[in-house]
Amino acid sequence: MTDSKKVERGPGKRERLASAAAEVLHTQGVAQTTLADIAKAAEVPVGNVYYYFKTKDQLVEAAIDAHSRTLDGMIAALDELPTPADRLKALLGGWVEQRELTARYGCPTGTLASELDKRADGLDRSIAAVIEALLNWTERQFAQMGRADARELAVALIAAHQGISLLTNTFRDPDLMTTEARRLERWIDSLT
Amino acid sequence: MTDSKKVERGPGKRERLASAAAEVLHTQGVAQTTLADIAKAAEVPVGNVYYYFKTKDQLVEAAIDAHSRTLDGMIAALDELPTPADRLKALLGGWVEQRELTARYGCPTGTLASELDKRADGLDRSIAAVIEALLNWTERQFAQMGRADARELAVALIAAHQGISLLTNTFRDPDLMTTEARRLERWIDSLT
Amino acid sequence: MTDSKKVERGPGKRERLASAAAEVLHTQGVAQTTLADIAKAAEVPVGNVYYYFKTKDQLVEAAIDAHSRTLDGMIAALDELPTPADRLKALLGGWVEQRELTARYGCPTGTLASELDKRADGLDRSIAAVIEALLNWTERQFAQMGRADARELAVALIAAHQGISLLTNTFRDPDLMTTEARRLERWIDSLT
Amino acid sequence: MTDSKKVERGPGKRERLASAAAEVLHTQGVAQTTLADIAKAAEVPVGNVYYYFKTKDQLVEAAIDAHSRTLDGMIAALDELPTPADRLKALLGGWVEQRELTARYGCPTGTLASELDKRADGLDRSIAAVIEALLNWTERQFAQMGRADARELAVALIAAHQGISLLTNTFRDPDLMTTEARRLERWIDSLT
DNA sequence: TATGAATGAGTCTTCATTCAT
DNA sequence: TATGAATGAAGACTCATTCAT
Repeated sequence: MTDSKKVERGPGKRERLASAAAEVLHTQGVAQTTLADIAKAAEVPVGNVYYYFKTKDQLVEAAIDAHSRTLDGMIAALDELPTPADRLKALLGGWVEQRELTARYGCPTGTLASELDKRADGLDRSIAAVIEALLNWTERQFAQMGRADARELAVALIAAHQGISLLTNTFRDPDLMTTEARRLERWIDSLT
Repeated sequence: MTDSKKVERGPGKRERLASAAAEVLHTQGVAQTTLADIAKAAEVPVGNVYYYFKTKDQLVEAAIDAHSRTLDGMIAALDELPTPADRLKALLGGWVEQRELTARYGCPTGTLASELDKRADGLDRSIAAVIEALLNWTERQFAQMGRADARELAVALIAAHQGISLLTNTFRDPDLMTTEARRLERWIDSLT
Repeated sequence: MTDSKKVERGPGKRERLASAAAEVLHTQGVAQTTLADIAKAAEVPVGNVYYYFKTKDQLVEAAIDAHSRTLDGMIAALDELPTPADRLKALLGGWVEQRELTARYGCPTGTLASELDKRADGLDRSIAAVIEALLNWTERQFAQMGRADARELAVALIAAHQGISLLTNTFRDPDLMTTEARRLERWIDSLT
Repeated sequence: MTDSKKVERGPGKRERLASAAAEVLHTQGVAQTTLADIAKAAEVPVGNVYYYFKTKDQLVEAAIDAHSRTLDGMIAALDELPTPADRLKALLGGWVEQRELTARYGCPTGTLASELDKRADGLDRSIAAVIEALLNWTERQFAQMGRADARELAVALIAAHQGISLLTNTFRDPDLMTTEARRLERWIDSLT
């Protein structure tokens, strides 16, 4: 009967580490982030991290998974909306909502992809899978709008987001995101 | 008859280091690249690098400058073309030509921007200036096409490139670049 | 029965490092001493030193503190003596006792002060504080002897020690210390 | 007939290097001074230094010699004075005149001695010889004053100077020098 | 499971000294 | 003699990973 006192443990700790990692990796970048940074953010002693993850890479992997689940949740919410156009526009809305964070740190998905693609470990495939899922969902929306070129449009839309995120971040200017989102909205309307 | 034997030196060496750095930083990423890597690529002993650059950051800066000059040259070539639409399409053509390199390592400008934006040194501002220049040139083309929304279009075009570069790299698929470039070409045509 | 085998650790190690540093810095000088030297003297792997001290300077600071505590102990012992003249003469006695060490390596306090005063870090202020404390104690003794010029006398006495230590060291001649101490003793007697 | 244009050369350069070294070593300390520092101060290209001095140590040795000659000159000037007491007091006067420099950088002789005594090269013997010469001269003055304990007094006086220089430097307080010099003057007067 | 401490390989940087001309 | 450039041997510091308890 005497346990509390400490923060949750067991599997909770594992998840806490993963999401702390996701956040810190986003804000600091993979290369600039040490295990100690993540451990501190998760309020877990450094040595203990290795009980849950055998290597730093495994922790990064878990962070990608955590981020993936976040995206899944977002997509699930979008799926509540009635029409594919609604859903895509709501996606744009989400991007705009995150513009301040993006201006500071870039798109979490994109910056991870960019950094990990330069590394030999399999982590680049993990983040690619996350983007692939998003791409597939987007493609499905365009397909439901009756577009035969759904894949191409999906690629264009996701690319537009990645690109504008990069510029928003580079110039530290959230308005870039807003303007581009508006433009994309008109574009989507024009496709129906 | 006595010309080679030793590699060039003097100011040539400085430039050799800078462009070796530009290339290695592109292919390996800033964080994964050690000074020794660059030195080896330039065939210069590590200690000697410091004769030309006081710190690693200064070398990175020089690499950005070198990359910037490359872009300037490219732009200068484009400026030979008669109409703004020609020039923009030729820009697209350049992107397509580089698709294999992009598929492997991403867009050199974009990956640099992405990595450096997470760092406190002023390097992020240097790469931002490079992108800003490209953006301004693009804006001028759209303006010459009579578009009042030239800036917005320029941002959209450059963003499209950055985004598709990221996807091309993430999925190691050069065709993504080709397809998107074709789409953008049609888009440019539609603006006249 | 199972007490040794491994050297002590935990906080004991931190102190071991600090006093090893104090000793090595005294015998080799700050500039000539590498972290590896100190680590070896303390029987600690180099990398581990950084667990206790973030920089070499912090370790030097700790060494100064350690030395300071040694002096405090010495002063505390002197304070047991009945009269200020006794205490001052006992101080002289201590100097004479250390004459061999001084002939080899100089006065630990003085050589540290001399070396650190040429450096920009705050370390020069730390060692100055140590000397200041000694000066204040000495001044108090002269004051208790009823001297109005106690401060001036204190400065003269401490200066005499520093100066004779330098000569003793320069000429590797411990007798210089003995002779000068005797002279100072007579001088103290003459002040009553 | 076409030579000037450049700063003096030949033996002049050697001396310029030696005295530049003397000054820089005094203000920066031996350990903190690089060959490049000295070369720059002497306005001599680094590579050229090695034409005049085979090693850094030889340059330091030359700096000691230069300093020694400066002291010789000072002593020669003192020798113009009528009585030994005059000469010693003039020596004190010189110390006071230099108090600002001493407060900043310590006594050039003493700081050199202190730093070099920690090194294995023979340089410590060179600086010891310089001090020995000064000691001998001082001893002679006291002898001429009829003191049988001339050597002891000489040691005391030079030690006093070294010690007060250290304190003056440590506390960055030139007044310490002034006060102590006055005290020593009274002391000299009391010896006659 | 938990945790402070330990370890060692790797990286940047400095600098005396040497070399080619 | 003169000089810019070259070289390599340190040295400080970081950090993922491991260990002992």
